[in-house]
Amino acid sequence: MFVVLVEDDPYIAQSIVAALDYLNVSVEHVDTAKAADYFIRNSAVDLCLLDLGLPDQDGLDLLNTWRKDQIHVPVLVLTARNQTQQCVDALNIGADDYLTKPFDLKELIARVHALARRNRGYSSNVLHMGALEIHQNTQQAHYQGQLLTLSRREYSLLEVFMLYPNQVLKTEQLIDKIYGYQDSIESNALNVHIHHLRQKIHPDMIQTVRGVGYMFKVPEQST
Amino acid sequence: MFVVLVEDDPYIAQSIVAALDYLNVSVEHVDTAKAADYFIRNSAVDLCLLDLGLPDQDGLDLLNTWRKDQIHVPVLVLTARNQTQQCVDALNIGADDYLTKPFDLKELIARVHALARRNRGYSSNVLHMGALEIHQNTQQAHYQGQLLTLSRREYSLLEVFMLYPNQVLKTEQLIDKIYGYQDSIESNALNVHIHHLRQKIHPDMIQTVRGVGYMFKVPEQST
DNA sequence: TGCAAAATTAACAGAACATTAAGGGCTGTT
DNA sequence: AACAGCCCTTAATGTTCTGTTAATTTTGCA
Repeated sequence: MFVVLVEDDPYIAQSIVAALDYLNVSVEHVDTAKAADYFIRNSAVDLCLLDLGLPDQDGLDLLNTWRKDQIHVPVLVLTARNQTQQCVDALNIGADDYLTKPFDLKELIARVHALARRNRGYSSNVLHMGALEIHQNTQQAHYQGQLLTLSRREYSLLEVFMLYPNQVLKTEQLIDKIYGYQDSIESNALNVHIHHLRQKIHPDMIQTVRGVGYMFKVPEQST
Repeated sequence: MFVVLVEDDPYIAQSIVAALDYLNVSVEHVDTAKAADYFIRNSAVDLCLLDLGLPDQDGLDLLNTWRKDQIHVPVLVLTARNQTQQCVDALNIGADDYLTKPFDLKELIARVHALARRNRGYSSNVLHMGALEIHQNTQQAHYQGQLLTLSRREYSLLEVFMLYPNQVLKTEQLIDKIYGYQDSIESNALNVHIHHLRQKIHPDMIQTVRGVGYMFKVPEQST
């Protein structure tokens, strides 16, 4: 998990970073709204811990901008005590939760976990392609509304194809995507999986490009 | 709506007050059983959020006294984690719902809404699903009219499934929901509970999604 | 036609899940 | 306080499903 901590008080920041390190969560600590904005827009951030009192911009403004730009990173707002109105505003703008300082680190950790899990679980990562549809978070695929029973490898293969449709994928590229860069296979396992996948979806969707690899092609008419 | 919040931890109290303010609910925050008792007996209270760990009296005693005195204010109990028995006791005494700390504010808000609605005469917290029916306030389940004898864990598992039917729930999500996101288990306890639950309801209702988790599925015809 | 690449098929090994049984803790009762 | 009973967890074992391999057949191209 990758967390961006936006906090200008170095002592508070340090203790939060330590707590998250302890959880083996990668943390990027920034102390300005500008830097925070950069990370949110350019990295795969799973969670943002946002202090509202920043030197260069109001945290609520920043959050507002993100939500307007359709950036739905889960945000946990950190506020000073007795700033109830701020909390309410934050929730209105689209924060997912908040904590008031000084807070218990255990509480923070619990909330971080909760938000991370929640987001991983429920965000709908659905890809469509003709009559095909895959749910990335649950690793399920539907063809013409019917649930396909795909094994793990078959699913990853289909996922790669759906991510790069209508283009030729080299054999080694496919292997890299499915097995990771370290594992390797000594056989024609890929061919076998291709074969199984073809049996489960329409066979013509996967075209073989002799000497190179495969291409995933979707019939024109549908969306 | 007028809510009495009985909570001695000032930080927790503050965030709840803020959350309820956000709903335009009037909140009276007290931190002792004595003060809570005063408000309940002398004001038109619509809902009581009751923390069980109070300095001057056990929350359960307090609740018990109210119910004996025919005071039927809806009570939502707030307990510390891992105090499941407390929750069960509270429900037995006559609490209407409970939440374990630390809880998600959105969840709190949802429950407050639900209780407010219920008190106005609308839906009780009974969930139906085909021939299955669970009563969230008594933690009882019926299948085809027959009362099922489910243990605590079996019930929670079934409740989670009924709250999220027809969708894949990952193993870790299930564990989170059943154990809270702090506890962890080192074994296949979840599998065992799944197995027991399957024996008590129709086995096909719980489908395993290999490598991911489980899905609760209800036969087509019913709703 | 011959060769290389891919498809097909079947078998084995290992992983994931199901099942079962035993031990310990908690609850309620006597 | 001791006992009994239930429930939860753990761990060992059984079963089913998957992934890889390799042997064999088919296809495409020179």
